[in-house]
Amino acid sequence: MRDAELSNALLAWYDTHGRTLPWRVGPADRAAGIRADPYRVWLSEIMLQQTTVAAVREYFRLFTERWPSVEALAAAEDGDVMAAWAGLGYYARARNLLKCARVVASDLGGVFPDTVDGLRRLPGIGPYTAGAIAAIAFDRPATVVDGNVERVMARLHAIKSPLPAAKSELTECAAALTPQTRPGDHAQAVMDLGATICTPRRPACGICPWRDPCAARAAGIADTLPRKLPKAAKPIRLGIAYVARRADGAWLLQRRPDKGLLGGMLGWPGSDWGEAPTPAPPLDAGWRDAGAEARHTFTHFHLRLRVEVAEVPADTPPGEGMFVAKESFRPADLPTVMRKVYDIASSALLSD
DNA sequence: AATCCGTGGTG
DNA sequence: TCACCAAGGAT
Repeated sequence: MRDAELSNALLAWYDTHGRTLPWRVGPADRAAGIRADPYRVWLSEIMLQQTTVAAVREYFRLFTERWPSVEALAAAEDGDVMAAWAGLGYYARARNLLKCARVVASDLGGVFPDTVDGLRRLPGIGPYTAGAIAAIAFDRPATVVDGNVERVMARLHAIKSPLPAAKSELTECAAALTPQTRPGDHAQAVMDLGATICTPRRPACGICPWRDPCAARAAGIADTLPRKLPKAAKPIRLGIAYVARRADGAWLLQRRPDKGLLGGMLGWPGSDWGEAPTPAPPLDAGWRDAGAEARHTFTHFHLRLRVEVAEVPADTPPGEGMFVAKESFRPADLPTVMRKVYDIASSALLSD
């Protein structure tokens, strides 16, 4: 089957079976020539980096409700955006989201670039996201390669060499398939195929629009592709978190530095995280063990945090941190590991 | 080029 | 319980 036929078959499938998503334009509007809002496409694509649709849905709804335009987002307070992003992970995305919004609002008149090269220059926008926005929002014939596309291409052509080395070959396959007509729908169609039919485990080959031309299906190896190099084992790191509650109910928190793990997010003061962490209480107090440890797994290590708690007088100075008033403190504003620490600490403090 | 950076679901 | 995985980018 020629590339053009493959693309046509996929588009026909997409017109019937493509997913309805909050940041997408539906088939009826699409037929009427209505295009997606570049701001919403950009926002969704940033949120979807290494993140599932299910996890993104509610965040996308909250963000677009609170900040309906790139100008509104650009005018937001850093802390508000970081708090709104809390729980979604990869917090550099949120920092770059704000940077990008401010560049677009201030330097580009609130208008997103409509080319891959223009988009690629913006913070937080790499090869995938630039192609996705160019294709989806502006119908540019960009080649879009994400994890779904890699998997679909590896199976369609039965490419057995493992990722990440196979990336360039998979990109060439995807480029050859990209049509000049409806490239935005094509890009979304390949990703939908990967998300709903050509899934990592137990692909539904029987109902796939590409079941006949698929080389991996013919060879009976679809569910073994793409091959990937084994990943390094995750080491275990230890640490201590300190949760101080002032007599008036305020909590002692710190803003983490912009660089590195959980950069820019709120967190509890604590020790370093390693094999033998050095205790580092943020202030003198009657610290006591909360009786449970917070366990959390990051991308490249497991963490076990011992939790220590203290009740401190109303006139306690905040030291390196800041006391956040009871009324303005929301556990949901914290990254997940810090929220786990809060859950343990609060039950220990309240059970006295 | 290899490493760093989150999280929640899944089998 | 645990390894693997999901719409990557920055350095």
